[in-house]
Amino acid sequence: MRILQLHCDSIEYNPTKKEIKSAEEITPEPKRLEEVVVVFVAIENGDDSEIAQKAISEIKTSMGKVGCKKLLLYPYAHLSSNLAAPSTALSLLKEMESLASDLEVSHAPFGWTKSYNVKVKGHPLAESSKVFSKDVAPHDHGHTHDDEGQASEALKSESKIKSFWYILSPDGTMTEVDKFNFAKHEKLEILAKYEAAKKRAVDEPPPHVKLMKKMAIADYEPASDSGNMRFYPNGRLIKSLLERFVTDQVKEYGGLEVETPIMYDSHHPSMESYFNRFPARQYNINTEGKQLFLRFAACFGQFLMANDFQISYKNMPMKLYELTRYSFRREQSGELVGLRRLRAFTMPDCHAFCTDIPQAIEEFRKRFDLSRNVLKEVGIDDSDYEMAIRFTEEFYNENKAYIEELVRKMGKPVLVEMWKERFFYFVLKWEFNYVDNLGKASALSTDQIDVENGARYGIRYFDESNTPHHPIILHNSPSGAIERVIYALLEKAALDQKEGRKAQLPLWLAPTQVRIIPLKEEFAKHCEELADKLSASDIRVDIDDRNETLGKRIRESETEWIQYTLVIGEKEIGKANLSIRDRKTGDVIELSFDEFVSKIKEQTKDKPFTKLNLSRYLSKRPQIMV
RNA sequence: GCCUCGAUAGCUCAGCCUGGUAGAGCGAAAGUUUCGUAAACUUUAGGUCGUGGGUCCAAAUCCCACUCGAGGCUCCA
Repeated sequence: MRILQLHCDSIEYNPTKKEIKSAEEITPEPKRLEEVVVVFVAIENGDDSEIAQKAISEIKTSMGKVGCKKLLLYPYAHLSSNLAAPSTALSLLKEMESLASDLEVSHAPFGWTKSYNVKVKGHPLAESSKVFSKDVAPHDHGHTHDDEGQASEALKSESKIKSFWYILSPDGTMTEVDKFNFAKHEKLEILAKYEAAKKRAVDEPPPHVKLMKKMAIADYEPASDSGNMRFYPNGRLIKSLLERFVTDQVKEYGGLEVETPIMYDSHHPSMESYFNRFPARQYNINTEGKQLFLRFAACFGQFLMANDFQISYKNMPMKLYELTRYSFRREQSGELVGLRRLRAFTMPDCHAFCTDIPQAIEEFRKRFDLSRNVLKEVGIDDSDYEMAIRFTEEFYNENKAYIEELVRKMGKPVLVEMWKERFFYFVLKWEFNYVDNLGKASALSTDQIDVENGARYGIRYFDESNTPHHPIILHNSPSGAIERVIYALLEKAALDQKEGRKAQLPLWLAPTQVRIIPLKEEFAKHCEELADKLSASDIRVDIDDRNETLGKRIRESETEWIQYTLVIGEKEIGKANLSIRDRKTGDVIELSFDEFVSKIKEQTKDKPFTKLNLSRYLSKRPQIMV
């Protein structure tokens, strides 16, 4: 960081036009300040909070000497030829401004071309220039991000972190990744390469993107920011059923469902300290003098809430749960893909507040089972995902038996990442990674043991002797982002299609479970009565009353993945049994009404239900996607 | 965010290299047809060629910038 500091009688500046796209949103108007120290600042690559602090404290010292209490920070790119990214620069500039809030401080708009007029005082201390840089040279292990310019200490340390990769087998043997025989574990190999070697090679778009459009589930919304999707009626129905299912499961486990705000004050003390721990990749909103950010997880709300609870050791473990619609993360634009990686997503997030590590481990067990069960019931099997487990060396040495127990439960080898020292707030973390047919891995369920945030958020519980302690906090998402679950289901369906099987959603998630086709118009009434009866049993049924040939309507029922199709003609009118075309086999079977209903109920047992989310009559529906 | 590629009717795509009045299939509308388990027939409508600028007598076509998307890199609290 380079600064030029001038003690001035006055300065006038006038923003004329935006210089860069990411310029601050302001109403350009001329400003005049008197008796002020003007600091021209150029923020350079590698600058971070530490440097900002250092700079501002030097500025304050010299301002004390000249007895001036008014400070203007003036972004001035021309001082350096090695500038940081504008986003970094702006956030550091704002950080400096807030660090000087004991003075009368302001900053000239960032990213604007400005004209200015300055009158500098004539005393010896009035002018000075300084350069601030890190004392420590960056590590040279090949992962420094010097060309990016980072906003926080966290990202720097993250790049310094050194990982050791192993494969841990159910029998307890730990093998270095390079030496493991992946012959029977193809997907694990993909995950290991993906994570450890960071190797990927794909040259086609992900198949689920096509399906999400074709099945009228979801689509891009160009009028929003990238990674913010629109969900059509089918997508909303599927998503809402998944949301309800996960929520019901967590409640059964003992989670207390809450709802917390989606935006928070960046200057709240807990947030500030948390921010210093993580790269700034959030959406920011400035409003009426407040700097708000959109939440990127449910942690804040739940921790702030827990902070206000009176908690006894008898109440522990205490589980809070929220399904965030939405969480927001400003992922890099190049990383956004279909429903796999979004900037706005729906995330079940369950925190368990525990007294100590043994209790945390006990709870961790339950949540491991909960997560596996949720995925299984949702339609994602063990064979679809690979487990990764991450821990510090210290935690491993103290809890070896437990870690091996988890792997034994998983029943197949898992990828291990071990750190020499704890950098993140957690000491142990596992996640289930869905590996798609293009060889991309993405995390679904996850759980972590957090030993840091209890203190950060001032959460306390009282033990037997009425002494307060900070709890250990578990962070679990039993399913991962709901959008990502849909992605996984669609990728599975795409794989089925590719390998010649029929693609299908689980029946409880099917937008239409039963389709009725009247052979001629004269059977319309009969069809409607039948549809009424089925709906009364909580079955999503619709009627293809369009003037199309039977063959065509059957075909469309097929392409919409509808499992059961009932054709109603003369034969059916007179007879008690139904003729049911089962898409899985393509055969027509005969069942009584009750038999048919219980056949469906069997498959949708213990799953939530919601009503049809489109008009019952196909002739009344707009065409959303072809 | 960086590099590479792409954007033409509601959808899928041809036309672009080599500049000269915008094409197909599906879908939609109207009519005919009333059908037995994966695509009936006829007719009609439908396009600022992603947006903005440039070159040219003339731009969907060549050039530049931007937006959105895809792949890779980086990243994923």
